[in-house]
Amino acid sequence: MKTTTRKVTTMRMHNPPHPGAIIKTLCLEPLGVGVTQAAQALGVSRKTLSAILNGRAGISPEMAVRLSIAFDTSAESWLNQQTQYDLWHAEQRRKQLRVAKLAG
Amino acid sequence: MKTTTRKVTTMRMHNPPHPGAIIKTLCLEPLGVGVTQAAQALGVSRKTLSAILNGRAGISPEMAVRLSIAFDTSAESWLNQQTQYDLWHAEQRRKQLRVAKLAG
DNA sequence: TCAAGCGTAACCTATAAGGTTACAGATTGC
DNA sequence: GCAATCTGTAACCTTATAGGTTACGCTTGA
Repeated sequence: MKTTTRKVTTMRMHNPPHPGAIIKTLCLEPLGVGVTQAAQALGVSRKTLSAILNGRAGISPEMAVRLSIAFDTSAESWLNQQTQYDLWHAEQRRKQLRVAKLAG
Repeated sequence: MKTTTRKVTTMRMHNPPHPGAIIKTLCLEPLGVGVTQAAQALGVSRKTLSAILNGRAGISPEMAVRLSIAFDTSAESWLNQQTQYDLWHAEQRRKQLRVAKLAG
């Protein structure tokens, strides 16, 4: 079987899950809390939370703070997860960008 | 003289500079590169870069990748700086948010 | 069966990034 | 002095996204 060696340095490798999946499995399910109840606690609409949970919306800075309050977690960690997710998708288009080097 | 003790754990303390200031002082100035030239290299309009440098726009994921190419840096670091900046401002409104605790 | 929970479509607003064009103020070279 | 250049920015456009409300259809449990 043939294998291919690929560059690793600038690659993130594992398509990071959208943060919504983490909210669902690490926050809602362990507490037995549903979408409706969680949305009420967070102070957002059920639609807004549902969109996040299903990867159709990102975690805004304000939402990160809301999550940190409701689940006693770090707002920074939620926002960092979103950043990693966004960055991975942006890196997928790296080769399409026409950018000239100024240093390096 | 009287002093006041304040909570530190969840506080970021030093109003983080917007990433544009860092681009200017750490990338453009050392290279002697102007806004016009840098914008051309990055493949964006002069207006777009000027807005970032002067704190009137944030660094998008795509822009982070552009910066990483032009200045041979890490896209992640640029995006993390933006995240810290955004988070600090979101934290300033933490008390205004009506959120119920679900854990903790 | 019926209520509750969930996903989501349709429609609205507000904000943000990005573009082009154009103008005014500085700087610099001739 | 004068012209060229660089810069900030306003005006105006498009696109995308977060967030809201309302409403619909599906599933599931009492």
